[in-house]
Amino acid sequence: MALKIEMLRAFCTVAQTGNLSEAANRLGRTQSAVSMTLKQMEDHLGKRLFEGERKNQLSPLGEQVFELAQKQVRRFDQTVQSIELAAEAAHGLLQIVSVPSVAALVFPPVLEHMTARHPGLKVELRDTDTQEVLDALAEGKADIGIASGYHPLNGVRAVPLFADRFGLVCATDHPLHRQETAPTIADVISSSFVRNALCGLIRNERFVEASSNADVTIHNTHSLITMVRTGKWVTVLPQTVARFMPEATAFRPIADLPDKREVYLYQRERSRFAALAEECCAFIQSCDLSGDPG
Amino acid sequence: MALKIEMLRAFCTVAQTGNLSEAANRLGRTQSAVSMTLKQMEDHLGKRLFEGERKNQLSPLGEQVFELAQKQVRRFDQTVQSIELAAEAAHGLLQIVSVPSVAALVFPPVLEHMTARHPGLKVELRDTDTQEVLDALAEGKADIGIASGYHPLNGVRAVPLFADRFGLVCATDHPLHRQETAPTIADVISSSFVRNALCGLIRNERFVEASSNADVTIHNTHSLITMVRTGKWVTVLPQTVARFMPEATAFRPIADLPDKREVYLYQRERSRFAALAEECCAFIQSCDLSGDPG
DNA sequence: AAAGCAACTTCAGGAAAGTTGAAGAATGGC
DNA sequence: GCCATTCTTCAACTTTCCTGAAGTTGCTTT
Repeated sequence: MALKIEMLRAFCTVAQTGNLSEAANRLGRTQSAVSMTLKQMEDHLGKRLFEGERKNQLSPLGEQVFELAQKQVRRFDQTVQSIELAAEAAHGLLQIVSVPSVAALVFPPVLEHMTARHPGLKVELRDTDTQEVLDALAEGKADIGIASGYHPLNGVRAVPLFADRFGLVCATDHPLHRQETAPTIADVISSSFVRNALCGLIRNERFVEASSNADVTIHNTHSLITMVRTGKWVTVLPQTVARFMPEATAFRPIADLPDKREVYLYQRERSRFAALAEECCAFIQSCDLSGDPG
Repeated sequence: MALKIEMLRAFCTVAQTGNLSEAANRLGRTQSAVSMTLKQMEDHLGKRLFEGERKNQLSPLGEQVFELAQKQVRRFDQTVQSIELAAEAAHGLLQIVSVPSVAALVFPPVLEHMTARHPGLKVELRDTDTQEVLDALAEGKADIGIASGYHPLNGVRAVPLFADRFGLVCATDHPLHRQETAPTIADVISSSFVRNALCGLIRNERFVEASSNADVTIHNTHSLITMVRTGKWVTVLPQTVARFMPEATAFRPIADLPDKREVYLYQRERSRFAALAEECCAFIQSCDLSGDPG
């Protein structure tokens, strides 16, 4: 039998839980059903997906399949959700996807503005990384996207939204915040520097080189803030992101790092409720988002 | 009943063919099976997907669902193919995705080099647009990718491969080729200019503005070449792409358009046959790809 | 207007796939 | 060596899916 979504889903669940009964539980099936599904899958592929007698160790092939399957399952579920959402929304639907840092800034006013003006309008807001924002636009899962950098995409209009200077983020009592002269790249890197996902956007050669052997990289913003608040660690972020940092942290430009993060607003050209998307984009552009009007 | 892949597939086929019997035929089902599947889907969503009595006109919702569903089905089939390929490949598997223009340049030597050195190695080569190259890398469907521009991606290493100047492509007997002085942006745009997908990579403000109201855009390279060969139309392409143009066409730098297309080599950091990917990347980098060593 | 036609829907029965609980086999901790 | 845990296998059962035949619907022919 051919591979099916439910087969992939079962496999992923087992791979994650590491045992059949727990997986069966999560899937709402019996253990034996899951066992048989898995056997079908292995038979079909002609190779084992697990090593050893139990299901707690993936084979190399299993690892690879797991990665593929998991992405596929997630994507499928998301598509289903999108389709169902689209079907429910009779009076209009606006799907907006953004990188988290801008989402926090944009979603509240957008939501207020659009729902007030359009009773019955359904709005879906989602935040993920730039890559997925672009995916969502390309696949028709989003009408409007906000992401870092310029990425030409068929059928999607891109306009610059704002630019945002990178700078040091550290605790207010950190030496680099207290010192009089603006810190340099060397200063920052030689402190206990934590890389983060947004650092990847900096093309500045000296920074790239200096930060390439940073020991710690944190992707989750919340954890990042926690680290910085201890006063022991510092990081580099765009200024608007730093706006959402708590009291005891501060943002400071870095003397020899003039780089900015360029944030673009993406808009699908063909969408079911084009007028709504148009209105929403106009509103987003009318907001003053830049924390750094220079 | 919940939405299933086979349901989406049936819907897409009907949407494409515009009638049930032809769709049933392609799906290897009877007409009535397809009819029932479609009914299930409409019942589930609570809305009609087609308008009128026949299945040849999608409703607005249908249009939207079609777009989502088709992408999902394609993606699913591709994932299945990847999984099956991975299972078959016992002695190594190398999945390489590239934008078409570089694919033509890179695939032949890579294939020769790698298969000669590794008997039993399976190689998968695919060409698509930059967006899908990045998707494939992000989803684990490719070990190595070649795409235009720099796009930071988690777990994927990016190194510049070569840069490639944009220039005029026209028939050899076109006035812009014959004239002594190098053509300018204004010259090119005021000729019968055909935009193409790669033009989107040019950030030069004057070019962007000038080309924004071009009447014709062609995405397919073959059609593009045909147009240029007539001698009536001209286009703008990177030099290496122009290398594959037939005899009667020529490439010429544009005086006030110094822009280059930057091509990057992407490499997944974790993959089942990491050593192979490593070797392959090294080989690709050792090739002299730039047609323009300046 | 009756017959013909093409596209689609509905229906009942049967085939295929998926599910279950119980019984059996393998493994590892104690 | 025994027991608990985990997984596989089996036969019966349920659900889902598919088919072929009959029934609608609306348009075209004569």
